[in-house]
Amino acid sequence: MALPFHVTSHLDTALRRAADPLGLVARGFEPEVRVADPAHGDFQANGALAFAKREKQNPRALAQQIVDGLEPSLQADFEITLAGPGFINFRIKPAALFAWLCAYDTAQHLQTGAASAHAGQTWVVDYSSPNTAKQMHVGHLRSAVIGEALCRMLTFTGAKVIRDNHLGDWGTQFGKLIYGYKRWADDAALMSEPIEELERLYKLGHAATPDDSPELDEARRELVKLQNGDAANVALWKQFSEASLRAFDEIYQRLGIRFDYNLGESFYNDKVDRIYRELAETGLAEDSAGALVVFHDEHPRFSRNNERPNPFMVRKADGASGYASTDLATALYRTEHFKADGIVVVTDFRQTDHFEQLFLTVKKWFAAKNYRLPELHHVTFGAVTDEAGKALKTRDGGTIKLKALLDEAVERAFALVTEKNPDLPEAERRTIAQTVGVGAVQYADLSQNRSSNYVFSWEKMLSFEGNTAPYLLYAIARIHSIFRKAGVAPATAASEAGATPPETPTETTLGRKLLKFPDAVRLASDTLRPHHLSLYLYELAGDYSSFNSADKVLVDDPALRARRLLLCARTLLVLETGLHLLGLRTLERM
RNA sequence: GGAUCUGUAGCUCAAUUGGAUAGAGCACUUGGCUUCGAACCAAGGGGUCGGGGGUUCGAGUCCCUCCAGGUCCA
Repeated sequence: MALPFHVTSHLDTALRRAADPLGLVARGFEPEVRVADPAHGDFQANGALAFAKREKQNPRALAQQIVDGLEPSLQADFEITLAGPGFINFRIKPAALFAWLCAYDTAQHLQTGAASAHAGQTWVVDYSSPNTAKQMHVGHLRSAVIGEALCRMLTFTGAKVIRDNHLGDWGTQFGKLIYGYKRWADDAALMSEPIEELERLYKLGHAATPDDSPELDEARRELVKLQNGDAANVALWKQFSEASLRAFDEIYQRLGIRFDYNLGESFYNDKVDRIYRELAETGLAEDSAGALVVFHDEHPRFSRNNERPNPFMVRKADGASGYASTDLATALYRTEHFKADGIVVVTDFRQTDHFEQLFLTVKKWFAAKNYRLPELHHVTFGAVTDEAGKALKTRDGGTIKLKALLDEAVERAFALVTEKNPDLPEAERRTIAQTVGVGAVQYADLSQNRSSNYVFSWEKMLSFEGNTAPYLLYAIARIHSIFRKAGVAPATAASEAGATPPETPTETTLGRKLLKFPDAVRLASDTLRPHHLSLYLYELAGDYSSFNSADKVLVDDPALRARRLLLCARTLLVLETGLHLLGLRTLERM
């Protein structure tokens, strides 16, 4: 009988059961089971230390008492030892590890094991969200890549995920754009390179409408016409949005992203009146010099008593709606229409204050109206800067376009695959280059803690050595190569007759690493930080590479061969599943 | 000015959220392909975790205070 998929949960339950008769659970004992340094064991429980400290007991003696109360079956599966001031270490025994490796043998079984975390829940993930009529640049990469990884991890852990691209498709910039369009539009360019042309027209429109000029008044009139539903301007605006979406989709396809909805700011344009009404009616919002604002007095930063008040501005004094009102309407729509249990918004850290105020307001408003409140998460990430810590610019002053970055990555990958494997047909080398190049760019983002600022360098984004996508893809390609040579499909190695528990040091290290996949997924999805999964996969690929060098798989001894093929099959399964969770594609040959 | 985030090896980053001897990659030095793919593996040097103080069995992580930088709000 194999251990459960989540071994840490299993140990947690067992430790609680042992601690309960001692009266510890009633007094707040938490086992605190974690993945351990392999030198100490596979898992460790630290809970006795914190508890003994609170209760002024001897931690080591307490840990011993708990261990004495553990069920005998646990002793059969693990070597259990005490260490230091009261750590309880668990080292899995070979037979138990083998049974676990045999049991979780397909992507479906892995997902079933992982799906308890968000089972039955609906999550709306708001990510990418570029402004229409502008090209995406490298700054837009993080939201798209991190958001997609989160979507896949949430799906894997049981949630129904709704991908919503909250486009910046409404605002004052359209006045200047229409102004420029009506004077200088180049229809041919609009057909062939629509976003580049729209950017050109916006720049011309902006330059031609300086402050306090009659030209600016004209641009404002264009905006008002659009907002009032003028047929010609609305048609133009639609044309701009559709052209933008088509261009975005090219990028999204390369990144493996497909949105379920593109509900941009314009979609909520007619939904803000209800927000004004309900916030006023519940007494949350108040009039302040003609504007409608919400204070949060319990937070010094957002209190009316702040020296410089910083209220949540729901409606400006001139009557215009801003991000606050559309974002409130968005939260309501996602709750009512999508029945969201969780909402995740992925943006850079500069919007922290805005979302803190937004969520505070939503919580009070929903409570007052008795609306069900979903979990609200603002997933932030650091800025993309150059080596000097400044916002990223290329030499000519423009930002690096996302399209150009991906093209460059693919080009370099093509050169490399051509150098390494000149005999592969060109078409296949092109396909490989797409996967390797784009994967390297995605992985460069996903392998780093999203909170840190992102120092952009071509060298780093396009590095193919070390903790990079190509390293992981290479491990996968080598495993596929072994199965090709063995003449069996990886899936059939699941039931490879005659396989036995891992024996050599490299086999054992690899097998024990595989056991921690559930913890890596859980940690990454609980914290909404994909880099925890990236790091795990990198370490797993490293353990595989060591095993691959030390232990030959295709040997004559059938038992040895079966044992190692089983490890290859499981490593392949976890690496492919894990990389797909991060949003990367994988290869059988590279 | 207020708020907020960041500071770890020469460089780029980790550290399971208070746990055991702070780990990787790049770069550098050395060794390994007649053996399943060397885009690899094995080994080595490199650290006052920005400075100082505090909390405790235990601090890169928490609290205070300086220093440097990013960002937001006027």
